[in-house]
Amino acid sequence: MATITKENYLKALYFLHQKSDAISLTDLGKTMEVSKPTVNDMVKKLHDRGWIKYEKYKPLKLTDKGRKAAMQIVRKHRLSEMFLVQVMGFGWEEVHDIAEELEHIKADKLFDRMDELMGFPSVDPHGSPIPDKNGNYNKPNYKLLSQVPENSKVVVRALRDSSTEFLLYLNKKGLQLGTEIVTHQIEPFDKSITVSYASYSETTLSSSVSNRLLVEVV
Amino acid sequence: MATITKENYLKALYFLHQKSDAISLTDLGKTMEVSKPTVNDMVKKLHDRGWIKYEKYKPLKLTDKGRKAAMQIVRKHRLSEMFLVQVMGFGWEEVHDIAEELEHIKADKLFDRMDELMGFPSVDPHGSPIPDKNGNYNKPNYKLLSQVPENSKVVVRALRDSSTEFLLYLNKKGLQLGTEIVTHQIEPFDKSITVSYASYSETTLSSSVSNRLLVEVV
DNA sequence: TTTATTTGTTAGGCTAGTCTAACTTTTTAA
DNA sequence: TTAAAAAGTTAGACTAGCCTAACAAATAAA
Ligand SMILES: [Mn+2]
Ligand SMILES: [Mn+2]
Ligand SMILES: [Mn+2]
Ligand SMILES: [Mn+2]
Repeated sequence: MATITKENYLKALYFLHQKSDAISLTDLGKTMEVSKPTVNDMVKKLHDRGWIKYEKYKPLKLTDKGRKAAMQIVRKHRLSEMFLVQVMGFGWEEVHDIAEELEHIKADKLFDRMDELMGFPSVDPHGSPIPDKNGNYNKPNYKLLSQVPENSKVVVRALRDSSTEFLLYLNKKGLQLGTEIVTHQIEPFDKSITVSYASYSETTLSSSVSNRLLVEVV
Repeated sequence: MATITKENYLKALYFLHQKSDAISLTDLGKTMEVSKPTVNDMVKKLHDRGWIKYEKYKPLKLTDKGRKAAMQIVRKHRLSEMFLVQVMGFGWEEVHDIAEELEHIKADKLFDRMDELMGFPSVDPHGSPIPDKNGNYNKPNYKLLSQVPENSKVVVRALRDSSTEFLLYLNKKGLQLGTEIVTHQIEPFDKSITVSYASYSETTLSSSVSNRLLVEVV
């Protein structure tokens, strides 16, 4: 397929597409932490290979082919994370960095075997969907905990941020995927929310936290 | 540590050292499948980093530091192979190529966890020793099946060749690590050997095969 | 609707890793 | 012990991926 560098550009483009349909060179440069001339050069190469649509001074778009290529890397990343947690016993806060390396392994049979061994999981340890071999996945429409009304019962289904810092915070608070939460009051001043769940009969989560938790209303 | 390319040069140097104490630039070039100027350049870089002893027109030698670095890669390779077989259910003929990729993963905790999960195995699926974190391992002195006298009882302990072709041959013949073999006659003409073991009460192995099987006399 | 700011491009240069062609040393065989 | 062969080196060039400095185009502000 591509070099590790090009795979990382594709992945970055895929994630930038979640925010907007058209991507600026500058944004891609910021994400990849490289200069504008560097990204400009690279963009021409990605275009030559048919992964992106590119015209001088126009915004970038992944082609279908590019999106599919990106999804394969995301698939490998998420399968790896799930495998590291489920089979190898790592904590959900430890796996991202290892998966950043594993996602570039070419041997497809490694990932197919992981998949099979785990019984074809549909989400990774952080609740993000695992694309299938054709790059398809179903995007369930969860709500942010911050958008749920008072006195609702919800279940934590996914995270909008999988940084180690946030995951360690969740560990400390005893919050996991599947945790059932009941919302009480929302403080109008700072939008903090009082909730109860298994570990806590009454505790407050800041809006910064409730904005990162994706929940299903039950 | 090093780039993937440099890691592969170090590994090649380590394996060439098993044959001779001093390595020629030409041999290293052949192993790495690169031209002499390429290897000449690289050798200077490896020397600058203290991994090899190098003087113009003199043969190459790994330094202690270089040998240790090489052993870490071998360790990662063999742990990976063993993990792929024992935990993931791959056949011993499938794992080498995957391990060639996995050995370059930087995340040490991945390999430490594999090691732990398997109970600190001392050999890989082909009977090659797995170095510990300091690069040490014990080199048992097995005999080649071709060197064992007639009417001996031996156990297959390791392979001198782990190529897919040879492994597939062994699969077909029902030969594995641990197989107990009794030797009968050695044909003087071509040094082929008649043996019996679990799958066969009487079968002949060519010298090409008996030269690749490392056995322990019991 | 000019001017200022942001965004994108070009030119030129650097390292890592590779090559071929040509040359020099060392080794081997006459 | 000299000539041929092999091994090693140098010079110059190429791609991938990165950079800074300088400039051009597009967009936003005045
Ligand atoms: Mn991740
Ligand atoms: Mn994840
Ligand atoms: Mn191997
Ligand atoms: Mn092996």
